[in-house]
Amino acid sequence: MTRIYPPRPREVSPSARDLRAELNEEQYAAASHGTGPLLVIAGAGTGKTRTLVYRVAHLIDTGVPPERILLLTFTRRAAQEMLSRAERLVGSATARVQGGTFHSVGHRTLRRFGAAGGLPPDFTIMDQGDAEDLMQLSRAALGYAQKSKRFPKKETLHSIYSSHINTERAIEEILYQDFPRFVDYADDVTRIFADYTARKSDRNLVDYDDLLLFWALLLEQSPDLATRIAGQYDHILVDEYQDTNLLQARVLRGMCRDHRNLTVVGDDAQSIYSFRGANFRNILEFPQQFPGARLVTLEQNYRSTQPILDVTNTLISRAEERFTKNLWTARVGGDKPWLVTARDEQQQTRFVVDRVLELHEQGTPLREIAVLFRAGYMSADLEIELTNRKIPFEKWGGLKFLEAAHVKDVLAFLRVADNPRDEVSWYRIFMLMPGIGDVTARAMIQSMAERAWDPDAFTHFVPPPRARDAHQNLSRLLRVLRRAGDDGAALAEQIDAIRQLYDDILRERYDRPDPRLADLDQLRTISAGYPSRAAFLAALALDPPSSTQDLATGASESEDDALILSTAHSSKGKEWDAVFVIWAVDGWFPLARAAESEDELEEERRLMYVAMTRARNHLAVSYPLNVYSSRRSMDYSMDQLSRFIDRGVREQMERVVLGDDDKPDATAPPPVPESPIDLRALLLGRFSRGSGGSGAGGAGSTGSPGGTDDPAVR
DNA sequence: TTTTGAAGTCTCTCC
DNA sequence: GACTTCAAAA
Repeated sequence: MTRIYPPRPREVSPSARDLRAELNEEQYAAASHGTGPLLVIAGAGTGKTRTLVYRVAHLIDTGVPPERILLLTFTRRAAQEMLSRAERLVGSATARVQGGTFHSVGHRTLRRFGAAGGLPPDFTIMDQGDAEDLMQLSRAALGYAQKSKRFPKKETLHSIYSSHINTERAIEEILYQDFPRFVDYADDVTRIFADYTARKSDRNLVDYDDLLLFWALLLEQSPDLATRIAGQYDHILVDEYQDTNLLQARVLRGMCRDHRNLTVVGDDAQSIYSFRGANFRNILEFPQQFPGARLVTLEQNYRSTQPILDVTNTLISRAEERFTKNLWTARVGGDKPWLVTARDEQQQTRFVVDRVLELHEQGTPLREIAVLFRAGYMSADLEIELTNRKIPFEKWGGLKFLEAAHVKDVLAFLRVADNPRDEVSWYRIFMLMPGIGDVTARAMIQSMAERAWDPDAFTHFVPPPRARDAHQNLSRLLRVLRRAGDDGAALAEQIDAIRQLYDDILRERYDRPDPRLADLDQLRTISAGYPSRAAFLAALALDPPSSTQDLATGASESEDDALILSTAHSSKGKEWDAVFVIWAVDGWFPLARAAESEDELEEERRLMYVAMTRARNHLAVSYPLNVYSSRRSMDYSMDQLSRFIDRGVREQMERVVLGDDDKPDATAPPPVPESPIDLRALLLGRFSRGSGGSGAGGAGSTGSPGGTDDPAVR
C-alpha cells in the first residue's frame, strides 16, 4: 500500500547558512575542518555541541550523504541532545545521520555483521545486574560459593572483569592496583572469568562490554569484514571523548581504517567516568594515535556569568592535572554564586523549594531550574517536600525503573520465551516460585541444559512434590508465551499472561504492592511501542526510559514544566538558568569512599566542577550543618563543608546563613571551619578499629601506601 | 535437605 | 529501603 507523505519542509539551503557569522573563529575552524583527524578541546559551556552540530551541517553542505556520518557519544542523554539539535539546524536530512551511544551502535553492528564473525544473530543483552547474576552462577558452579568471606562478591568479580575488558589491563594488574586484598585469588578469579565467558556464549548471552569487544574483534578479524563495517561511514564524530576508554579507542581505530575522518571533542576537566574504564589520557594521546591531527581549543564560555566562572575556574584550578585553560566570557554582570549554610537537611530542602518558587514567580520556568547532587538517594527528602507542595519535578539518574526487582522479574519471563538458553532469567523465575529454592532451581537448569535447552525441556522435568503446583503453572504459562504472536500487541497480551501468575507472587513479597503493580502497568504500556519481543528487550537494555517520571506522565505531558532533579553525572552536557548543588558536605560530595585515593578525589572534584558549570545565571551551593541519619551513629561527624569549597572559592561566593525563620541571618558568623578535618585519617582510624587487628599478619600490606588494602573498603 | 522468615548490613556514578 | 546471612520450620 502506498502512503502519501506530506511534502518535506524546505531545508535551509547551504548558502543561507553562514558558519562564519554564527560561530566564533575557533568554532568555525573546527566546524569547517575538511578531512583527516581533528581534536577539539572544549571547556564547559564553550559551544561544544553547537560546534559539532554545525560541523555535521557543514559536512552535509559539502556533499557528504547524511547517512554516511556517524555521531558517537557516551551517554544516551548526550546522544539525544546532539541529534535533536542537529535536526533543528539542518532539518530532516539529519534524521538520516547515524548516531547513538557506543553501546547502541555496537549492538546494531553485531546484529547486522555478528553472524560473519560467528555470533548468533538472536543473542540476548544482559544488563549489569544480569551479568552479575551470571557471574554468581559461574562462581557457584566452580565451588566458590561457600568459600571464605574474603572472596570477592559477584559485583566485585563483575567489576574486575569489566575493568579487564575496558582498560585492557591484566587481571593481576587490576587486582594489584584496585583490589589489593584479593591479589592472592588471581588464579581463581581467572578461572571464574573463563567459565563466565564460556557460559555467555553457550547461553547466547551478551553483556555490555561484549557489545564493544565484539565490535572491535569483528573489525580486526578480516580486512574484508572490516571494510564492510567501517565502509558504512565517511565521517565519524565523537562527543565527550574524555570519557572513552581504550577499548572504544580501539573500535574507533578500526572504524577509521580506510579514511581518517575522525573528529573528537572533549574536555579533560570534565572526565567523570573512570569507574567505567574511561581514561582522560585518551584525549591527550589522540595526536599520537592519529598522527597529523589538527587541534582546536575553545575557551570562550557562552553559558555562565563572570561571577560563576570565577568560582568554577578557581575550583578546577586546584586540580592536580589539567590541560585546558581558564574560561572567559563576554557576559557582564550577574550575582555572585551563593554558599548557603542550612541547619539541617529539612532546612536545606525548604531553602531550595522556597528559592525555586521565588525564581519561578520571577519568570523562570521550572524546567530551567535544576537541583544537582552526588548520588540518587540524596534527593529523597526534597522529593517528598516537592510532592507535598505539588511542585512537578523530573528526576534524572539514580535508581532506574528497570532495575527494580519486580520489573526484572516480569522481563525474565519474556526473555526465556525469546531465548530459551537464558540461564540468568530461568534462575530468576525459578527462585520466584513457591516451593522452589536454590537447589531445585539449579537441578531444573541442569536438566534443561542436558536437553540442549529444548523449549519443552522444562515441562518434562519431574519436580519435587512441594514444587509440583509451581511447575505446572509455569509450564502452562510458558506454553502460552511460546504460542503468542510476535508483535507489539501480542507483547501486551504476553505481559498480561505473565501477570496472571506473577501478581500474586508480587503481592505476597512486598508490603506495599500497589506502586509496583502500577510499574507493571507502565511496562505493558510502553511495550506497545515495539514491533517485536526481541526489539523490546534490546531497547530496554540499551535505551531504557530515563526516569519513572517519563513513564508516569507519558509523552503528551512530557512538555510540561517541571523542576529537574539530577545526579551530577546525568547533568553533564546540559545547562540551566539556575542550578542548586545540594549536600556539599565532606563525605557526601566528595563521597567518603573516594577519600581513599587521590585519583578518585580528583575525579570527585571534576564532578563538582561539572555540576557547578551547568549554571547560566544563578548558582547556589548548599550544605546542612547537622546530618541526622544512620551515619550519626558513627563515632565521628562528617557534616562539614565540602573540601572543594576551599577558602579561595568561598571568597568569591556570597555567604548565606539561614536562621530560625529560614531567612538569611546577616548576624550569624560564617560557621565554616577554616581547616577541614582530615577525613581520610578519620576513616582509616575507624576502619582499623572496626576490623580488629587486621594489620598484624599482613606481610603484603606493610608496603602499600594509603592503606588501600583495607578490608572495609570495597 | 530444602525453603523461608527474620535479623543485620550496607548504601555511587552509567551503558 | 534493598540485599545478604543466619537460624528455624517443613
